[in-house]
Parts: sequence; structure tokens; C-alpha cells
Amino acid sequence: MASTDKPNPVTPIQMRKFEDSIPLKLLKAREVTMGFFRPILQEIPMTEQQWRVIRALNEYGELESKQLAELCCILSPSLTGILGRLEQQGYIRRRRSPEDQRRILISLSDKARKMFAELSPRLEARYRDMAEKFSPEDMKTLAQLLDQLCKVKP
Amino acid sequence: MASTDKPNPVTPIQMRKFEDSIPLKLLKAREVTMGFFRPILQEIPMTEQQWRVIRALNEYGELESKQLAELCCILSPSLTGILGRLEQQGYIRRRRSPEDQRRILISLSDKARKMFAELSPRLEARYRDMAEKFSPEDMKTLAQLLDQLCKVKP
DNA sequence: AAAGTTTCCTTAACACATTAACGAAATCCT
DNA sequence: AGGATTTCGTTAATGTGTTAAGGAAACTTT
Repeated sequence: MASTDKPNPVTPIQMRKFEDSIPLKLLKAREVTMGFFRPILQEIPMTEQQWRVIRALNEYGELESKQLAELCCILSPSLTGILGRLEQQGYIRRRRSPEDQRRILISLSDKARKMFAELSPRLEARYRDMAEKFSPEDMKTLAQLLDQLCKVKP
Repeated sequence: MASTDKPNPVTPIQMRKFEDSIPLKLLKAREVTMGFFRPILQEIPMTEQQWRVIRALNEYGELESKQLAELCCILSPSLTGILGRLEQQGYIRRRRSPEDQRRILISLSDKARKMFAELSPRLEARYRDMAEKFSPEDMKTLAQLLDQLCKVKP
């Protein structure tokens, strides 16, 4: 019996192959790049998303929840949970905006700034390492293309 | 009182800016591209991951669970759940490999092939639309760079 | 052949992604 | 002013991502 044969793939003539998908390539590339940083973050431990939030707050200072979501590319329902855990671990503080009671202002704690100061150099080193192994020029080109792609709208 | 001032951002001299992160750019770009397809998938409804699985099976025919995970860039614990839901909805069939009782062989049902035949053209059209709005040439360049990036290892 | 090891898939536990809906505060509107 | 609308953060429900651990089948070793 030929039950182990490859069932005839129904792939029409001109169709784009599965692996040629840009979204899939973006996904894979992201996985590869994160592979450089994940081991370091896990030591704390700290998730990628948590680190993204810490990083944004370190750079911009106090931020509203919405701005943070926008910057970090995290939807607000997810951010609520992330902020809850970060606050519980003592990395951030939340307070209501005096002008607009709906808005929440978020800022880093000293503990977070300290942790950031220790972790950041190692992660930056990893980033440079990645850029080296890839190619600094291609890295720039890639960054430009990605920026350009983000401007495209349905 | 100056409590509403921007707390001095602790950004050392030579540090890479938050938005310059390649992983973040990859994430954003992926979000943008998926924005083209999500609306169509939601009509079924069908998640991106489910669609990736269907697409791979349509192209390769029957596949082992592990191969599928590799192709779709989905970790096996996630795949278990996805396959469970797809099977429950009648889109796929699971059977054990006769040679190796550990392996699971997965294939599409007629219902899935029918659904694929109807959805695929619309999604392909969207893909071409995206490529047009972006630039077919830059698309190729981007694809090459992403492939290249995926070969880099820590 | 029995014990040890590896491989494959699954389960478990937690964190996050996505959509819809909700409640409170601000804004608009007449 | 008072009702309608909008904005903001949250909760709820379901699906997926990630790591660790488990069980069964195959392989290795002796």
C-alpha cells in the first residue's frame, strides 16, 4: 500500500511558495535576532516585552500608558498585565495624571534604573556583535526598508 | 512644584535609540504586513497561525508534526493546541506514522482544501497589492536581507 | 533482552496577543 | 446644565509563545 506517499500537493502554476512570505520571513528574522538577547534577559528574569517597556521609560522618562503602548508596539490590554507585573516586582510606579484623571503616568523606580544600568551594556554588546556578524551596512539598509514598509497602508 | 516635568532621561552619550532596534522594527513591520491579511482571515474565522499551517499542508501534502513546526516557525507546544483546534473544526486529520509510532502525520481535509481554494486568491491579491504599494524591487531586497539575517548565529 | 539514552509529542504553568465589551473621566452639543 | 459622544484604561475570553517536565516509542549499549 502506498499510504506513505506524498499526497499530490495542490500547488497551482503561478503561486507564491510558502516560504516566500514576507510576514513569515519577518517572524523568523525576529526569532533569530531575539536569540541573541533572550539568554541575558532570562537571567533576571525579564521578558522581552518587559524589557521593551523598561527601555522606553529609561529613554523618555515618565510616559502615559498610551504612549508607552504605541512606542513598544504593545496593545493596551497586554500592557495592563505587563505593567501590573512590573509594578509588583518594584520596577515601575503608576500614578494618575493630575490634569486628566483617565490617564496613567508610568515611571521607572531606582531598582529598575539600577537593573537597566547593569543589563544594558551587555545587551548593547550583543547587538554590536549581531551587527558585526550580519554586516553593519546591510543592517542600515534593512532598517531603512523596514521603516519604509511600516509606512505602507492597506 | 515641578512634578509634571519630564524626569531627566538617563540616556548616555553614545547609546542606540529605543526606536533603532532591529527586533522592534521587525515586529512593527510584521504588524503592518499582517494588517493586510487579518481582515480576510477573520471572516472565517481563522488565526494567522492556523492559516500558516493550512498553507504549509496545502503545499507539502502530508507532513509530520515536527516538520510542520519547523516550516511554520511554531514551537511544538503551541502546535499541539493549534492542531487540536484545527482538527476539531474539521480542517485537518491526524494519524500515527506506521513506521514510527511516535510521529504524527497531518493532512488537510476536503473542507480545508475547499476553504483554501476560496481564500487563497483573495490573500494573494492582497499580497500583490502590498508589494505594489511598497515596491516589488525593495520587496526582493528585503527578502534577501531577511534570509541572510536568519543565517546569523549567536 | 534489560537498562540507559534519545526522540517525539504532549501537558502544565505562566506571560503575552487579540478582539470585544465595560466603566469612569473628559469632551461635545444643543 | 444635562445628555450624547469620545477617550482611556481595564476586564474578560480565547488563542498563541515560551520554558520545563512528562510519557511513550525508538535507539543504543552492554
